[in-house]
Amino acid sequence: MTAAGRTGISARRARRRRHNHPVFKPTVEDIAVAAGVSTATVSRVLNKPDSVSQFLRDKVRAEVTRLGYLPSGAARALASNRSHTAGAVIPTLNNAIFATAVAAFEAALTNNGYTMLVTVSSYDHIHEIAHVRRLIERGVDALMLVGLDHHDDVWRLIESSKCPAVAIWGHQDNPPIPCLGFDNAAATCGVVDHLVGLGHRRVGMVAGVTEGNDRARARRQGVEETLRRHGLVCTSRRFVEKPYSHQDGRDGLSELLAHGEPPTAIVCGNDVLAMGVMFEARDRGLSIPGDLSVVGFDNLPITEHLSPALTTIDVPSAAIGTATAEAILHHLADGTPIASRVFPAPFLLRQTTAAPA
Amino acid sequence: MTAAGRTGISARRARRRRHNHPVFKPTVEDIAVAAGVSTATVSRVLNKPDSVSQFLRDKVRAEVTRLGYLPSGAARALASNRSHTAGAVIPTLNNAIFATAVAAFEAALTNNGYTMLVTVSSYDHIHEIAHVRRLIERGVDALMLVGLDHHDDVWRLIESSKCPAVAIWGHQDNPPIPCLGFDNAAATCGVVDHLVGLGHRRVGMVAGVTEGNDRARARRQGVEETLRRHGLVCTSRRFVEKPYSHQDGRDGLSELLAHGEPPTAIVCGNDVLAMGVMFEARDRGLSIPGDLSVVGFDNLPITEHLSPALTTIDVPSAAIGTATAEAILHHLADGTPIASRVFPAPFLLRQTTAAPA
DNA sequence: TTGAAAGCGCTAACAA
DNA sequence: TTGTTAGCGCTTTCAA
Repeated sequence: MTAAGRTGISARRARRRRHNHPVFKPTVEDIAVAAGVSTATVSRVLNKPDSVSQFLRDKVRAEVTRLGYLPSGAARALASNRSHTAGAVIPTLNNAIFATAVAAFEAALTNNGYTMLVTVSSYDHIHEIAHVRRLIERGVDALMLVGLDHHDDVWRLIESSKCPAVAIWGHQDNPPIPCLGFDNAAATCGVVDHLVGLGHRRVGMVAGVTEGNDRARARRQGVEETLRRHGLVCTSRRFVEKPYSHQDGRDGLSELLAHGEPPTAIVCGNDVLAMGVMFEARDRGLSIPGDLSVVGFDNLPITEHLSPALTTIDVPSAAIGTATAEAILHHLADGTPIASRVFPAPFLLRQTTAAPA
Repeated sequence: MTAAGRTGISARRARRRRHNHPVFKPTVEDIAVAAGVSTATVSRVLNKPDSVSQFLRDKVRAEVTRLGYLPSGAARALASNRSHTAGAVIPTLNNAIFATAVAAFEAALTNNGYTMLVTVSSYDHIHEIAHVRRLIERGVDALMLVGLDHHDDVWRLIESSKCPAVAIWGHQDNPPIPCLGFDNAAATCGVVDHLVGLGHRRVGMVAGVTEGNDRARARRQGVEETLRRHGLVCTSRRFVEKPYSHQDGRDGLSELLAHGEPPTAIVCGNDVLAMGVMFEARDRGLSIPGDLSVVGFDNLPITEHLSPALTTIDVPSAAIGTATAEAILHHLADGTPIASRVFPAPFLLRQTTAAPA
């Protein structure tokens, strides 16, 4: 170590000591001085300990704990161009199924030294642009989005920043970014096949809002196409779209029932809407599945406890969250490309469907 | 601008262009050169636009959009010692009530230019230490924790980093850090008063796990103390503690019913356990509230739709999340101290309680 | 109002 | 294996 170097360091520390007296936060330099090594060695002990001799490693580590050293993520990120954070942009946290996916995503990240930044888009494509921009500015090493319906600016931002991004929940051939999800359309397709097989000819749907939501759209299309394939009526009055609340489900049923020739079976865009339908049916004295068959989507934990237990589609939310994190982590570790993946979303036959009366 | 300065800048840009060819990410320097101003001016336009002349401001802004400039959060944070991020450490995201609070917290942060980092502690105090450390390393400007039960190391970390922290959900006199929550004990206290007023003498509880969880503990203590105050039996066999699932609620009821002189009313640590109790009662042919009174805690959206509708405590989760973010934001903006606050958690009398048979 | 320049704390070539 | 040193991209005095 040169005399100049030493002087520089002392000067710095002295200054810091004087200025920031209230909080003394040791830096690599402080550790280096205390352990009698260079800052490079301290950095090595922190990042690739195997490249440092046992002796110095222990010495440095001792000083790290003695001084309560905490590396500065900002400095680290700036110097290494890696923040060890990943971002998630989700439509809402008030949907248990997304919360579960996010939780699984976070768990896998945390286990690997990464931290998750999350922002909620509220299904608003315009706001989402700002969210994505902000996450990229924050330097996230990767991004998780929901679905493939996004504003052009979002794609541009991802493209120009070269930030690895993956879309979850959906499925599509040749997606612009890797996709880890399931086939929403195929799922509701199977539901309708089941219903028709039971003898239903008048099938309705309380769908989620499909505008700007490719998952909801796919679920609705699955129902429509299958109905047509079976040669059944598929008019718009058999379809209502509703946001995400139990009351919306109730309203949905009320509207469907308002027309002549009401449906004998109702496919729902998600379990919350399905439960709303069940509640409304109950209050109207309609028995399920006797008077009305109902099918949900998501397999929320509560649905199996309902009476009758809700027939639904099991969405592998935790598996998707975990797999997404792992794919990202691999990619970041050694460049492994992130591969799209289609998860099974099995039909769970329970007690809310039966042959029409 | 000196010739030396210009040369330095050109040299840098040229180097960057050559090296990172695949991704060209403009920096303040690029903007400065393009707009014919200094980097200081670019920085000013970005951070305190009013201190720059209209002319230069427009010029810089034009270049910013033209070149698609995104500031580097890491560099910003390193230079300014402010990351414009806040951290949240929560026990779980799979509890709708926490998810709601986190969502509200995030919304308020995002509206003010901040980004949220979240980690899930899984109710593990040891893991929580690492999570808090990591968030502080990431440079969060503030921290939100749940409750006041934390490992000493967590307090030490907060203390030595001087990172502003606030605890939510609980309530305590002279807390070590500001507390935005409600009186958990007072709430269950009111519940027991109600039940006793109805004539119940044998009151049981399916509590959440109280170990390391001050909220669950307060709720249990509220029940125990009130029972004693009324001179009623309060033995341990009237209390079971369970994790957070419907099945746990079912198991809780089964255990309570297994003893002679089973309770005629059951107070639950949360709505999920309460619903589990209701499901189990239904399957056993017990009518609610005829044979058994049940009270929950949280006021999950679904509870009002159940039949009978669940009597519960309304937890102001969104209000807490929002208020916490706002308090933090104020503090960060102008040093306003963060004040503890007790929110009302009103008793919601619905249909699951009645006089004992 | 604007610019020059010194860092913020760390990593990563490059040298030794 | 270890040290030297030049930045990473920005903010922020200090001068002008």
